Amino acid sequence: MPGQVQSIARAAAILRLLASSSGRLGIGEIARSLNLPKGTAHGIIRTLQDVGFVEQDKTSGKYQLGATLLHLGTSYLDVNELRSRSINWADPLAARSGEAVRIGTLLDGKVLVVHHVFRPDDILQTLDVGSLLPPHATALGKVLLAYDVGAANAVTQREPEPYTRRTLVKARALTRALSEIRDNGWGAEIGEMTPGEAGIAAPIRGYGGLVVGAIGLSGPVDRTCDGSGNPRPALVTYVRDAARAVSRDLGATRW
Amino acid sequence: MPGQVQSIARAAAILRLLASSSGRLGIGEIARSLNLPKGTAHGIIRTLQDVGFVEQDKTSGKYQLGATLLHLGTSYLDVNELRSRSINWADPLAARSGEAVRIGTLLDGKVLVVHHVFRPDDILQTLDVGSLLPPHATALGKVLLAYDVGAANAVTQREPEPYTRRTLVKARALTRALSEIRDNGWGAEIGEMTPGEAGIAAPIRGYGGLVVGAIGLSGPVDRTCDGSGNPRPALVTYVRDAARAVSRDLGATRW
DNA sequence: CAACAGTGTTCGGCATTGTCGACCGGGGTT
DNA sequence: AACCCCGGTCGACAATGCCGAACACTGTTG
Repeated sequence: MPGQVQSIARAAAILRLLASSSGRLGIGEIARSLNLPKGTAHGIIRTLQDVGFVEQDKTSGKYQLGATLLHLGTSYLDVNELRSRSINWADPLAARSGEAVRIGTLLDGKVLVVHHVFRPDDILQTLDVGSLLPPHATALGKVLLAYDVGAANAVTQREPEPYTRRTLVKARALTRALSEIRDNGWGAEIGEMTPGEAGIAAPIRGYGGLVVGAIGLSGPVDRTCDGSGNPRPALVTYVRDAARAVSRDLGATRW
Repeated sequence: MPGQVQSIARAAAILRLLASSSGRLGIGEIARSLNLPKGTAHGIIRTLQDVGFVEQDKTSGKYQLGATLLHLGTSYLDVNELRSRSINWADPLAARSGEAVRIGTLLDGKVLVVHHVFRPDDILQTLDVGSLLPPHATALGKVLLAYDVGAANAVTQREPEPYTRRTLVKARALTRALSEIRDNGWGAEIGEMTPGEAGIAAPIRGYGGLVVGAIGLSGPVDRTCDGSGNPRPALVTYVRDAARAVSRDLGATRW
């Protein structure tokens, strides 16, 4: 594959940088971070500003992401197969289980949330479509890792961040959990991200049987798990049924 | 202001094109639409693909927007002043009024929705943060146009699309409505976008008193309007109060 | 079955293009 | 008032990416 277009790659790097470091950035900081001459960085940013991908704060002169990106990002949702197919099944799952439902896919080794249905009884929740979740501490993430050896290796390579006392950080514990998920066909997370919260997820397969995403629910431990601390079998069945239904919609015939 | 970086501007045009024509596009179609040689378009798209801004459908070879854009887009929301300041006031407004609340700003002469609170009693609504609404047929849009002469002129220039029988399409009717909004300090829309639905909105002012956005609610006519077909005064007050509160948060002292 | 009309992709020469570093102008701070 | 850092500008040089033709492939058509 021949080389990339330099300026576009640089522009993308700038956008990524602006996204990661939340808040505004000056042109000097940007140029320094990416080892670019100030003039060059300025030229790129000027263009990005003209097309609306970045905006400049009048008073401080610093730059931030632009509104056009928001529109482009949500336009992606309209096209996304995984999301459009799964919407029809996410609502019933949320209704049957009474918990919040999320659908995610792997992006750069993290979990990108492409759909989110609020828990039916509570409307004051923040929508996190578009946000990135840690793969090792969420049910969605562990399921996705279980079927993507490359990403799994990348995560186990260096010890991931512990969120709670129960977060799996050791490579052995994690690989073991992933293997278990492959055997069962579903995965769970209990208090590994937030104490008292648990999640259950199952893989979504696309055409050819390849895992392209995961669907799962999450809620308080005392509602999602039974007395012995295991995920409620009924909820597991709901989740697996939903995953299977979406997979069928996506054309995963061999299943 | 010196010229733009050609390749970046072209890349942005491609992304815009992919966003507007929902669905996948072949490289030939893209090149033709933008009057680019096929080879050039391919080079740009290849790099866009490398950075994750576009994805290629393996079977058909066609291109679509990529997942990275979704993340960038939502990252924008975290930075956006208007949104972060208004969230605290949108929820109470939705609770007090019992209707769905949206906050929008002008982007390319259309209304970009930056925040959306569902109607409290109904959870099965589609979230439309990031989508673009027609400016001439929504309460949010008309308020924004009322305080942006440039955008208003652009809209009245050529007759906009009529959605219902009540949609204002004539330039005279529209400019008159905008002038009325300026006099009142708030605006409404009754069945101009969807029959039986109405909306009420008020401008949000930023630092220096400049209008930077609008906040409004929308719901069925029989709930949002009184017997004589006018917006319920109580709801109008709620909306204006919310708009004022957000404006104060944004630093619009002179108010 | 072969010619065709599409597709996405590659390649190399030419010159357009964007990069680069030094140079402005202005706000803060010291 | 000297300084430092900011964002922005300019122009010369050459590296860069553009361009058009050629390629490999698929599905369709005569």
